[in-house]
Amino acid sequence: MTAPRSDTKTRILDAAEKLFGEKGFDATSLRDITAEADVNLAAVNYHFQSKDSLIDAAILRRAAPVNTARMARLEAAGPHPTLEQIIEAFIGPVLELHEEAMEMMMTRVFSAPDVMQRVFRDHMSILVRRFMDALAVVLPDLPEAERMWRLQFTAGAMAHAVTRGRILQETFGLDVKGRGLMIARLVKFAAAGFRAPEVH
Amino acid sequence: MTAPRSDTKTRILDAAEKLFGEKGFDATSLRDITAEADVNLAAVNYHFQSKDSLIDAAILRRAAPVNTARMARLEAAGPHPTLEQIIEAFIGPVLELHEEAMEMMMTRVFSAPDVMQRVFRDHMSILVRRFMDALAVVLPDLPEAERMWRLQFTAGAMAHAVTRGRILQETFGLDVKGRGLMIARLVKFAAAGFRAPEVH
DNA sequence: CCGGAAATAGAACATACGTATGATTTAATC
DNA sequence: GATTAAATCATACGTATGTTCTATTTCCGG
Repeated sequence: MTAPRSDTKTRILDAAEKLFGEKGFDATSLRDITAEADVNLAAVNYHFQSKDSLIDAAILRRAAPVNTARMARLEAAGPHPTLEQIIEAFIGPVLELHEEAMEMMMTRVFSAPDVMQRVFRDHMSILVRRFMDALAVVLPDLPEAERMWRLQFTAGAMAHAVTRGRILQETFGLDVKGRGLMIARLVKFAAAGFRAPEVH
Repeated sequence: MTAPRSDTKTRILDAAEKLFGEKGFDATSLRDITAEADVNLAAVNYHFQSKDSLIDAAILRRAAPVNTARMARLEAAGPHPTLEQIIEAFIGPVLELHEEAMEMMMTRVFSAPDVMQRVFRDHMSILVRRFMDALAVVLPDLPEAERMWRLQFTAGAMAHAVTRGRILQETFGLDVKGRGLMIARLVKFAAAGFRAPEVH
């Protein structure tokens, strides 16, 4: 039943996640991964069927927990969350949990249109709907279209900070390590954007 | 054999742009490009030095006009542009020029970290500095770090709307065709975000 | 019309990759 | 302790890639 040295699978996933985050998917070879994990090359095709399946497995391991954490944080804010609390619940878990893993996952999803559409349909759609409802309570006068666009603007700003954080730091000297401060800045920025008068 | 063509360089660029947008940089081989362009394989390494240089050239051909248009629009706003005018100059040309080509090119650039780093270092740095200076005039009390973050948030929201517009439309029913309205919405959202009190 | 430079052609090279194979070792069950 | 299936290992295969090399062809000023 129990496999001998069954942590091989986990070690491969950990190494893959690390290297995918550092170098990207195409630039990371299975030999890089097996060397990092101190595991035989064939182990990847044994435990996972192919490199693509390994990538999907690496994504899947981090995808669900983050979205459940966003939901949970929104619930934890009580029955009448403020605009700032809603935004923080939306972006906080993404920026806090597994920085490198999140970066690689989002980059991968965003660069594969078909995968992204499936992820949006299966996981993001209900999440967005839940947050849209919460926003409607605190912003009753904002039309739905405007509300959706501003939520997407917020998501875009967040994704930019996450997936391009390293380059922003190197190019513009931004401090991406102070995660809490970055979240506070994004929350403040987005909250002001949400409260702007609607466009006619 | 075949008649000589002086437009070989342009044909390679056209084919490269098409295939890069469809399949990505890594997944597009030089043989794919030369087949699409109906050109000899060695022509790529003759006219361009390497595949990386070809990628840079393909990007530069589209990026440069857009960036000059952004600069020009900022200048056209006069010596004392408003915050809204600055933001509009920053995002307008990106959303207006070459919609399909821009969408695919930005998507690929953003999903290829090494390529993106080159682009940022070579072309975005001065643009950002110029807009940062303009922003400093209309927002004299905003610390530089905060100003830079908010500019990046704006860039992220814009990139999200451009590169994921199709999926946002299909998933959430957003109207991405009304380009002018979208720009107006983003300008209003970002302007309010810029004017938010600073984070302590 | 000619001669040298620029451009194109075909072919080969070296290499890195994902995957498959067959032998060997490990760990649990009897 | 033998059996057995899962897991690990070393190795090789086939392929695709970017690049380079050396002819050959085209272009254009004289």
